Amino acid sequence: MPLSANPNYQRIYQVVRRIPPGRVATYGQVARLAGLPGHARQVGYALHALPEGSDVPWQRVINAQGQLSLKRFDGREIQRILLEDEGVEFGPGEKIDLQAFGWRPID
DNA sequence: AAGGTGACCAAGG
DNA sequence: TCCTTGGCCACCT
Repeated sequence: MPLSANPNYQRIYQVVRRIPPGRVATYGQVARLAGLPGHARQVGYALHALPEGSDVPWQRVINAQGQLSLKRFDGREIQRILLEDEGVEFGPGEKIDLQAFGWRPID
């Protein structure tokens, strides 16, 4: 049984699928919306366990400081390209303005 | 099976 | 603004 089949992970994926293109959400925010408040780290695990080519827009999840949290440099590069292609802009310090690009699930 | 690790976070200095 | 600390807890040795 793949880790990505974990019920909690599935709930997390469902939330991430609702983030529209060109917007981003934080790990903590996704955890809250998935009914797992305070479990931001688990969101990171869930995305890490994602199989290649899934329909989950993992690139739209960033940390609460507005920065990319992937450890590997090449992973961050890929995420940055994907987000820029959607219109998300990076400011000084490789930071995304959450006021401008943060997802507000009021839609 | 006990201890380390990490795609986190909020608060302080 | 940048760095450290403590809390967090599932996952992996």
